[in-house]
Amino acid sequence: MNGRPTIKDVARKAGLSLSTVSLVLNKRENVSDETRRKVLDVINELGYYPQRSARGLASKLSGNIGFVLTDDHFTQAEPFYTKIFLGTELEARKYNYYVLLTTVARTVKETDEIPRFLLEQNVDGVIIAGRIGLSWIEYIRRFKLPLVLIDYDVARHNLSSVVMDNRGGAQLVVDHLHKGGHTKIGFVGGDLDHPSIAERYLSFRETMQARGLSLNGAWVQVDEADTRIRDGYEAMKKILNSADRPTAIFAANDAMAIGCIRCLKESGLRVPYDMAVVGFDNIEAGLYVEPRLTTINVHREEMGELALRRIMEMINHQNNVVTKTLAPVELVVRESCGIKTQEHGHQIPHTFSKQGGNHEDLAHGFGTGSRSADVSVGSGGTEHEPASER
Amino acid sequence: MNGRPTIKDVARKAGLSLSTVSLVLNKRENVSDETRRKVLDVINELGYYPQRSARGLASKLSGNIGFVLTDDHFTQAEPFYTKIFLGTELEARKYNYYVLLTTVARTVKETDEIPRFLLEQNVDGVIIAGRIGLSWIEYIRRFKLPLVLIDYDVARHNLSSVVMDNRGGAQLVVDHLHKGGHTKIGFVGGDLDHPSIAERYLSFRETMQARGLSLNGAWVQVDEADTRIRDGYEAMKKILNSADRPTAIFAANDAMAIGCIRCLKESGLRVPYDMAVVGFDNIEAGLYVEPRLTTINVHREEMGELALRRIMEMINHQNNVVTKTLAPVELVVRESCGIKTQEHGHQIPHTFSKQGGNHEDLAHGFGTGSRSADVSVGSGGTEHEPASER
DNA sequence: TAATAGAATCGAAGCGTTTCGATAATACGG
DNA sequence: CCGTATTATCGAAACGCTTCGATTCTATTA
Repeated sequence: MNGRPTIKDVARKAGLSLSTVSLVLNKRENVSDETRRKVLDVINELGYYPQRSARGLASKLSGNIGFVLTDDHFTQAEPFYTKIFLGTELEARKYNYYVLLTTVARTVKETDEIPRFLLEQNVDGVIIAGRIGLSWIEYIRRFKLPLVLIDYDVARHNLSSVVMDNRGGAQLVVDHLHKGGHTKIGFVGGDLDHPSIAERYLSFRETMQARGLSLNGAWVQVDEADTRIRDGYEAMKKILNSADRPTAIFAANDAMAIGCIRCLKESGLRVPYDMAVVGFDNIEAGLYVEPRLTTINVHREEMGELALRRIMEMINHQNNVVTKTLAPVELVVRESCGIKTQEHGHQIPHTFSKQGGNHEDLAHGFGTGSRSADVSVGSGGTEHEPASER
Repeated sequence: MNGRPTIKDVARKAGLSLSTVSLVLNKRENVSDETRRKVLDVINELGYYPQRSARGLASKLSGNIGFVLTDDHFTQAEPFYTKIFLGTELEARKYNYYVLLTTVARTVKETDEIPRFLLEQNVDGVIIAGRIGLSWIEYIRRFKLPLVLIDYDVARHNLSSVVMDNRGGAQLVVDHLHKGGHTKIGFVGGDLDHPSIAERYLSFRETMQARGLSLNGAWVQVDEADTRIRDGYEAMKKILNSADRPTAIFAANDAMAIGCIRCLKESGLRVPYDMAVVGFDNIEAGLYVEPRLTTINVHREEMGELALRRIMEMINHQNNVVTKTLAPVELVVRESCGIKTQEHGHQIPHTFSKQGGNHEDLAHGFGTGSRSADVSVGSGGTEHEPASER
């Protein structure tokens, strides 16, 4: 009786057997309401809480999910994966699961760098977030655990994944610019190696064509080395060199969009008056650029949630159908696109939700809507505030 | 024999008893070298790995450490706590421990928001990082688990903590400015509520006096509402209003330093020529300000490491002496202080290590030194790069 | 050489659950 | 009113490890 009470104490005090108490704990059926109540009362009275390791041992389930991130992803300034993790963690609580976060180098090297939770059978499923070495994916697959990727996907591996609705986002951008009167739209893609960038690019092309807008080869730059500010800057330069110029630029991510803006300013062009610019990702830096960046917001936390739910499905129902889940995106209108309000004269917030799932299969948990309150829109708070004292 | 091998399989194959194998696993003494070798061979051959929950159940230790963070701390753009967590996680691996990261609201509210790992006896110790509601600290204390605070401290609670060497850092700043020829040094502190800010302030005063430099009340502004950019801006304004002006400003954190610079620029003053500015914390934004900020770098990951080691000590040796551990800091010289090189004509890197522990008790793990390679110093890479495509 | 101490190994109990097959209690249809 | 199906509860084994006290073996000492 010293230390915390155990299930045995509960059983004794309730005048029932261990197994019955266990049935109540696990919310199994075939327990009379009366018994259930009695057990719950005793549990409350004693302050009993089942012990993790004992459960794990008996049930063959650890109650943990492994969350794998490359270290560079985790420590980058933009808290993108941090938010995804948070979404996963919050959702995991509902299932009474823990999330074991571990970081790895980009590619598998030494044996002792392998996430121990795999070796110790300490997780019931694994989530991998972000671009990671294929060797890792292959390695982890061998453990035959439920596995879900977030914000990454490898076509030839047949894995479930949660990705943002890149195609939908690109469509939103083109349509917004189009409705704002632009017909000559350029694209800055950096390099197309990253699956998300490629998708945005393809959808850009498709949407342009679908809207009857012509593509000018000189306005589409997808040959840079990377997808950073510098690459956007260089790509913009090339576009400015073309004889005819577009009136708007869709950059495949915010970093490159910032590079575009920088280049335009240096060239003495005014954004958005001489050239409109729209990005993708809604990173913080987009708020500090002048003019502030119109972009596509991604529901980061929701991505983490969706992945966790998917994993739980796989764990509980052995549901191993491969799914691609699209996380919703939305347009965030700021000043860099030069399009003040919606054509109908709508007010703030200038956000349009785009429901994905245009060709992929079922999209779980879409449109909770409430989250859009998080999104910074239009007006207010111009000051740059990187961090107060912690 | 299906599924993973267990300790039983190892014992059988090695022709030894369970207990002997267990002794080897736990690196206990009183095992002959021959036996040890044989066991290890079999383990290797079978690919055996002890199972977590079974261990936990038998040993009464979960093998987990709880890491508590308030949600705002975790998701802020500056990856300060993220890095601390990473340090903890990496160090935990050495002890074969897992770190369970959970976030909480600033103050305790609903019961079901309590970190489950406490209730489920799923951690052997707890680390709390950053400023957090006292109610949380009090609540967690009741579980009688080893507890360490990082980057926060509450004098009246007698708790072990790991904090950066605020006093040492402030001293470095004053000395650097002094050696650079400044004698009229102002201080911008925002408000002194935060323990770290208060320490920096006190140490600033002490060092000034120790160096025989006089303090001018008009140059010391510690009455703002917060410690953000805006507060630095306002404080700077007041200082500029004084009849006599200082030639250098020490802002108690980088955010306020940035505010100071902004104000100075707007007033038509040039930094560092008309006024030198130095900050504290080495946040990323300090690299993107013009001129780039001279500041005090804090070894974030090391703070996490130190805390984990301390916790492990407490777990293993029941060593419950209360300790305050100081994490080392170093001066990072960039352009905002206007002091090009060290007086001896030293070259890059412009970093001076300051060993803390000036009055606090033992400081664990100081001066590993290797980490200073992480620190951005002096030259190179001017471009602002918030985030490439992930 | 007998007595003793120490080192190496072993057996068995125990950790706190879940789960499966058995049993007891209740309801139902004919 | 009895046999059967269904529901509620129970007992005991099992999960994979640690640990403690007991046992065996070897070396040391008087």
